[in-house]
Amino acid sequence: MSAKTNPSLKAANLPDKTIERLSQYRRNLLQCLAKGKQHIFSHEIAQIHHITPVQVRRDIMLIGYSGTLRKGYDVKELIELIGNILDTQDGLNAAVVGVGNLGRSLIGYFSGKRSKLNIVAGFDVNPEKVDKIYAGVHCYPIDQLAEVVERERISIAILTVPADNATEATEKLVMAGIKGILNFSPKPLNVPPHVYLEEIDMITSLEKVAYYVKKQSGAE
Amino acid sequence: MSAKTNPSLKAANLPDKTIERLSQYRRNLLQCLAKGKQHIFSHEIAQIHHITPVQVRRDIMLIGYSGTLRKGYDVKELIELIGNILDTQDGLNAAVVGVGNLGRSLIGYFSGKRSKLNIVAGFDVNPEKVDKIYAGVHCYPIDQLAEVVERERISIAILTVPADNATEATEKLVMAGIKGILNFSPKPLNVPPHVYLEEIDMITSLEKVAYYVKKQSGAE
DNA sequence: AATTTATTGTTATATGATTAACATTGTTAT
DNA sequence: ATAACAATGTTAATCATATAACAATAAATT
Ligand SMILES: NC(=O)c1ccc[n+]([C@@H]2O[C@H](COP(=O)([O-])OP(=O)(O)OC[C@H]3O[C@@H](n4cnc5c(N)ncnc54)[C@H](O)[C@@H]3O)[C@@H](O)[C@H]2O)c1
Ligand SMILES: NC(=O)c1ccc[n+]([C@@H]2O[C@H](COP(=O)([O-])OP(=O)(O)OC[C@H]3O[C@@H](n4cnc5c(N)ncnc54)[C@H](O)[C@@H]3O)[C@@H](O)[C@H]2O)c1
Repeated sequence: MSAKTNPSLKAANLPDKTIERLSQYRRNLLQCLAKGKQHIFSHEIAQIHHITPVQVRRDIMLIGYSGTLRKGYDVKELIELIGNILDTQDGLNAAVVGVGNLGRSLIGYFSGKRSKLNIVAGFDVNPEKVDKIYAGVHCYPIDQLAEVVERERISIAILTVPADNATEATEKLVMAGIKGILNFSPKPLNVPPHVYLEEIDMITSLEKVAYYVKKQSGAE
Repeated sequence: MSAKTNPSLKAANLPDKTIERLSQYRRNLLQCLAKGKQHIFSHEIAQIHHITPVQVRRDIMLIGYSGTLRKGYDVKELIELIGNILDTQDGLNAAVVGVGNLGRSLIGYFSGKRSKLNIVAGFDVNPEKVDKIYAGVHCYPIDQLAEVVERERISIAILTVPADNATEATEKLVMAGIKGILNFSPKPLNVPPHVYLEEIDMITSLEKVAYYVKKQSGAE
């Protein structure tokens, strides 16, 4: 067994932040590869992401990969190994729940772009949206959630319903067997431990910017 | 000087995570108030956000507020105090840079909804978008950035241009005197230390969900 | 009045993440 | 050959955050 490509035991429990960075490294490594760059140093990766080279080497160490001294890391191999960690063999299917302004924007952005993560359905309560196609994605009535989730093997929900409907929608998602939720609504959600929940809270992010702007301007 | 409402020295350096939670507490406290609830216990706040009561009390301690024993915190006072920390007296103005699908969605969502944080302009390079109004917000040509930023006292930019244009757009924003950037593009940006940068990386968030779903399903 | 209880406020500890220090080792230069 | 160098890989220290422990106390109960 080659030490070079064996995440095995260690990779079993990677730090959360390392996972985030791996996703980001990969995006930029793909660009490097497209430009014909075959090897890359830790300090180059670090520069792209505005972090320290040590951080990069540590992350790479944790996934059980080794670079070559004086030559750096093999871009292609590294991309592949990150893929082994982040992706499943056959890819996962996702659905957008709440095909409103944000939901449609997300469908347009993600649909058909990635081989290992595909948006295969939308769901909405609004009859005007139901059974229409958005960027190639069929919008189903929410009543058919369980049925379509099973048929289309959907494991991830992107939740973009109004805050007031988020709790109710989440319950349905859990019941339907969804395994992970990316929540865009500004409502704290409660899910059982076997469902992974990730939140994107744009309001808080914006208020945070405002706070630091205020702070920096030394005011009040 | 009342100890009850004096963040003074301590509040000068609140932990980043506390800032995030304060923003979230406030949102839900406002709802409580709307429902007529005048006092609230730390464990109630905790329950809403799925965190521990200790965490809540610690955050509240850090901002220099005190509750009443056996009665909890005064909802209105707490909201006000959080406002003192997060908001500026006169509010801050923001602009959406890149009035595409996501940018328009954000304009529609935020514009006119908040008194202390207002989207007052959009900017784009596309002549078809320039000088149109989106949800009451005027879209200016990007060439007028510096001028409009000064005139409208814009200190925050919400960056929603394509990844390939993000670096260039950021330089313009910094030049124009923007103080904080909320970046939605999946491109690592470089800003001088006096500009605060907050990133929302939806791709990474989604890949993270996929990773944990994969992990939980015990696969591969 | 004394005791119990429910709650806050604070200090101390543990956990997690980053950064620093340093040990290792091919490669290049002398 | 030997020394210097430029990189990686790992262990140790620091820093940030969350949790646990507990001290304080007003209110309720006896
Ligand atoms: N639009 C933004 O840019 C933005 C920014 C920050 C946060 N958000 C949050 O994202 C969410 C969506 O925002 P939006 O602007 O797209 O709202 P929207 O009103 O445009 O869309 C919401 C959609 O959800 C559907 N819906 C309602 N209840 C449902 C249910 N139970 N099941 C399925 N579908 C249901 C509605 O019919 C509608 O199509 C909200 O929670 C909002 O707070 C949006
Ligand atoms: N749409 C989504 O849901 C989504 C999801 C994840 C990430 N993102 C990111 O958000 C950004 C915007 O996505 P989108 O789908 O809205 O793209 P879009 O193409 O719909 O909009 C981009 C807008 O930016 C304008 N633009 C280009 N260069 C500019 C410049 N230099 N200055 C000002 N304006 C400029 C374009 O004219 C266009 O109107 C992208 O970086 C994308 O990667 C979007």
